[in-house]
Amino acid sequence: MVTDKEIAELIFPEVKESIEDLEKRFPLRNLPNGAEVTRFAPSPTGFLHTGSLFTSMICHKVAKDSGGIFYVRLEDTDTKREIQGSGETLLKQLHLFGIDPSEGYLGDKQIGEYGPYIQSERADIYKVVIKYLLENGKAYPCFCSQAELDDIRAKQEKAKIIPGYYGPFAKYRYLTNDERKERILKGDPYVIRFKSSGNHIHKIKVTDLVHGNFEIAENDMDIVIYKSDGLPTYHFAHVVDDHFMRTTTVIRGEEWIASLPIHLELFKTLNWEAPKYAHLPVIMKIGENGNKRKLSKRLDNEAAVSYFLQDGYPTEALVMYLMTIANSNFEEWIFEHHFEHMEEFKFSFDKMSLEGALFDMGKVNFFSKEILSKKTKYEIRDMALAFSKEYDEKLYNLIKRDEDYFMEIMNIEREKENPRKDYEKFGNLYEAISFFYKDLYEQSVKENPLVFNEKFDKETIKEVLSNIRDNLKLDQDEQSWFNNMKEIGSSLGFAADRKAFKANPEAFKGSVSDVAEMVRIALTTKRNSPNLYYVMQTLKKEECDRRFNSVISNL
RNA sequence: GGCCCAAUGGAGAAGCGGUUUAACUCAUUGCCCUCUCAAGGCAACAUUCACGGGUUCGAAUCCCGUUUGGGUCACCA
Repeated sequence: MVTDKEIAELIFPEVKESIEDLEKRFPLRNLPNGAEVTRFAPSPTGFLHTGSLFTSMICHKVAKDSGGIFYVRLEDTDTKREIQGSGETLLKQLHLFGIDPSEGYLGDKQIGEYGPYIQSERADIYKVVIKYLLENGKAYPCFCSQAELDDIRAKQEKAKIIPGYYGPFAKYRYLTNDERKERILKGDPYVIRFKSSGNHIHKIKVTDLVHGNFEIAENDMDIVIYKSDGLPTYHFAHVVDDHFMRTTTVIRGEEWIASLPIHLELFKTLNWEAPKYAHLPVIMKIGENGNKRKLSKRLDNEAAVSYFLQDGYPTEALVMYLMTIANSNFEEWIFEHHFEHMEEFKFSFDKMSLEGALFDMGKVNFFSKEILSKKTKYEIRDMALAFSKEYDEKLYNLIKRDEDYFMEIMNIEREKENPRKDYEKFGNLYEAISFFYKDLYEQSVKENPLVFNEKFDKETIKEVLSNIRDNLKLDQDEQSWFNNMKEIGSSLGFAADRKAFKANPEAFKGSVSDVAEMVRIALTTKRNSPNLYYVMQTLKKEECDRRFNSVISNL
């Protein structure tokens, strides 16, 4: 009679190592008490998802706050869905958001004593553990074909019983070792399944850092742990990797709660202590049918982190927003700290909401404006350059014409108590500031003739603009300059302040606001612009005169 | 459908049996300030915490049921 050991030897003759050897190869980490080892384990199947950024941010934070270790492990066992190069991209994007692992897969290299950190390179490790399970009758080769599987499922669905490969339905679990040997030697394709000893009637108590304690049915599925392509499945790889990489807290999305019993049974069978678990709520969005659904990369721009990068959002803004979802007390904290040093905030799992939040772009915009308004002109220049170099050639060339001039523009009402907050991203900056540039102003006027208030005829506009031009003094302070404009307005029949005009509209042509609007349109082509005084200071007298003249002669 | 999780305004939420006529933030609306806008200031916006029942002198808070929403049931992670 063929023994379990012989089957194990038949399948993995090349495996000589034992679990004890692995335990020695990956010794317990020497870390201070309370230090957490966390990991972010993405699959290289595309660009970074906003939900993944959320998860990795929390993993990073938990490790950092506790003086522990945050590492990245590449879960590339699904070779069909793998996208070449996406692992590197993922790491680059994490870096842009301030998430830098100190260990593991770093994109271009791997660092650390617990590797390899790429699952496809860990085959020898998985095999040792699977061989052990095989030897001890805790796993078996399964020769079930897809057609057989479909058949089992169909029967189960018809009979309205729990679908899956378990108990009496796990037909290949009852094969004798002699039969197994025969089929293996014959070359029949097979996978290796875990032999569950659980029963779903039994409940197990689980503890989750976010959800607290709850009960869940024991696992009784004979899940696949080793695929026919020679790679492990997620469930098995998670247990093996997090054990040997000595992870203390597994932080992952809520969708994993349902498979927790599988993982726990695996840990128990292997006599390993399970890590702590934190299952994070998923970020949602209202779908077309009016119901909540998971943010989808296919349907929602904001699901891909690259969207925020391409649009020129400061990465801090997204991280700050994500922190408000992560911890309900963060918002109050960051207001108290004037939107600065968010890394000093102490994260805690019990301040996390259990329900998936709806992604709120408006709030991202809010944080973005706050953050940008607090930057110095130098920081703004550097950020704008970094963004435009990659995503906005027109803007990049514009800034590069004269960086000092660009900073002067961006510095209008910036470094003061209540700075202007009109920029939320760099993606539309070109449009917003182009009028400051002579040639772009001219081009704009040529393509879109200036639109003045219809209330005033051309002669009035000409009169106002020429008077302003003739009396334009930019060497005086703001108040004097404004008073000067009021006086000119008054002399031409415009009320010096809005109240006087409102009280007696018949007595005036308009108010000083109308005068300012004519000037603003003439100089900036827009109805709205930053403070006119500073705009004129930036443009300089000569250019203002030139624009006034050109507008007057073209009216 | 089974199992698990959840349920406070348009959104994020505080709240942990009685100082709750429900904090705070975003959004929205109005007013003020103002050369426009962005800001800033001041207001308004849940008579009530999905619904029903119970426990209690007292419930958003505890219990039960219902409903609704989400997750999950692969040789994907």
